[in-house]
Amino acid sequence: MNIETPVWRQVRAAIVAQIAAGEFPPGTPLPAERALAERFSCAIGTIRRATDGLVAEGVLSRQQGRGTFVAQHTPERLFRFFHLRRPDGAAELPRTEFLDFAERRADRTQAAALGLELDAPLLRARHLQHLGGRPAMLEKLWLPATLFPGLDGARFAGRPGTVYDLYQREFGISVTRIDEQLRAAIPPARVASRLGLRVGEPALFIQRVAHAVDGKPVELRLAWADTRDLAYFNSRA
Amino acid sequence: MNIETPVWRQVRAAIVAQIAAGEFPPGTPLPAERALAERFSCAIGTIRRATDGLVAEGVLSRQQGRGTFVAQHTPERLFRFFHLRRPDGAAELPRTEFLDFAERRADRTQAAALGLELDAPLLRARHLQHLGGRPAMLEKLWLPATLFPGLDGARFAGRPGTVYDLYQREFGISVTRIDEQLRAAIPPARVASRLGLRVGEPALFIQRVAHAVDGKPVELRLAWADTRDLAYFNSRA
DNA sequence: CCCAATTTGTTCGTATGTATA
DNA sequence: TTATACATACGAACAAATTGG
Repeated sequence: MNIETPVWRQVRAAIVAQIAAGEFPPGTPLPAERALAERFSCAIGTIRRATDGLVAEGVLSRQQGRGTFVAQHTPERLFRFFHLRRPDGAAELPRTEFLDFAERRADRTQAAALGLELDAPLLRARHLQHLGGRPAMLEKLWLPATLFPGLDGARFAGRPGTVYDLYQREFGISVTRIDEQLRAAIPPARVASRLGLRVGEPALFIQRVAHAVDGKPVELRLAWADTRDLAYFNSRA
Repeated sequence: MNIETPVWRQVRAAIVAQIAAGEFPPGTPLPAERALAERFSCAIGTIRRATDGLVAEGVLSRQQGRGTFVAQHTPERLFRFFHLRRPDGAAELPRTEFLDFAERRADRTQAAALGLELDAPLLRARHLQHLGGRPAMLEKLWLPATLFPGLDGARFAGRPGTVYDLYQREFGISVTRIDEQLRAAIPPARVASRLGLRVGEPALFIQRVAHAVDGKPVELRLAWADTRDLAYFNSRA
């Protein structure tokens, strides 16, 4: 921080911190702009300036006449982070088939990706995403166990919505940013058979780290996607 | 447009139109905020509201004490659209090896992607991108000939900077958005040999449509990337 | 159904600080 | 030093959408 951090940045940081701390669970309204202006002893315009960026990032959602809400992982919001679609670009929700759940310890790579110590306790889950009734993507997830106390296979598999939904509702962790690396490669035989690929057929390998509101990494995900009839969509402005 | 479009949207649209029309070439400053406020008969805050989004998109760049400038395709800006990097994420500028240039006519797919009629005149270029001294990506580009009058192989190959630089400086076309589809596939033998891949080794296939400030498609690009030692980076907030 | 209260959306105008030429 | 331009901040007013009586 500088000697003179702008007020709107201070306010923004304070709001983010409160959301990250779970004081405003997803779906709940923030105090009204006037109330926030009073609490932070600043003008309404400064409050708007502070929240503008969060709205753009999808952390908050403003509705005229209703209020400003902490965003939830609605299906619509999911597509910010789900990039696999049919070539015509039609957005379709994947069906998730749970495979297994286990406790592990972080190896060198996992620890580095998640900002943890070597051998830190991890939770690992595997599942298979289906699109159009066919297997499309095989995913392996690692979570820092300390961030998800009490999470087990039953709760993981029995969740009603998406994975990020679960993180948010049950553990107050809102995924707001993901960093991905993509490669083309030949998947191992076991992966290929899950995806219905012949031996030697390539697939898209995706390595993802998901970050919470405060920027801390909360999930490492490795995935193999069958891109014979699907494509990974990316759009940048 | 609604019956009542907000002033800031009108101002934004007007500025975009003027940039797209080449009235403010890249690198030149926009009129000062006060001047714009007078020209559009509105408050200075409304001007800022109008330009805020354009700054966020990278169309404009504001510098305190200097002015607001129409963005140029600096190397830095290039990385918004160049996603291939070494796994450690180090950003390195590619070296471009020109291959060939030709005049073509749009087939069904190309016409659809570029919003043109069938058989519309196109310009096609091919080049090879090198990273770390090794071939990394083989690209094929198609441009609507009408948008690039007088462009030939010599001018294309002899340009000083990047391709998007050329579009901008010579033809007033600023690429501000790209839509991409990625797939893993086995490249044709000719492509594989260019990239130093053995037969049957997979590569990342990238299909890109680039759009100008006004949203119109201006380039179709098909590329094969060698992702054995490189990865396609994507980050979303 | 209408009304009133609440909340965000838009716009205005002003003042002061800070970076640049 | 001076003038210019953007950055920040304030406060006010009215419009538009929503909600509850």
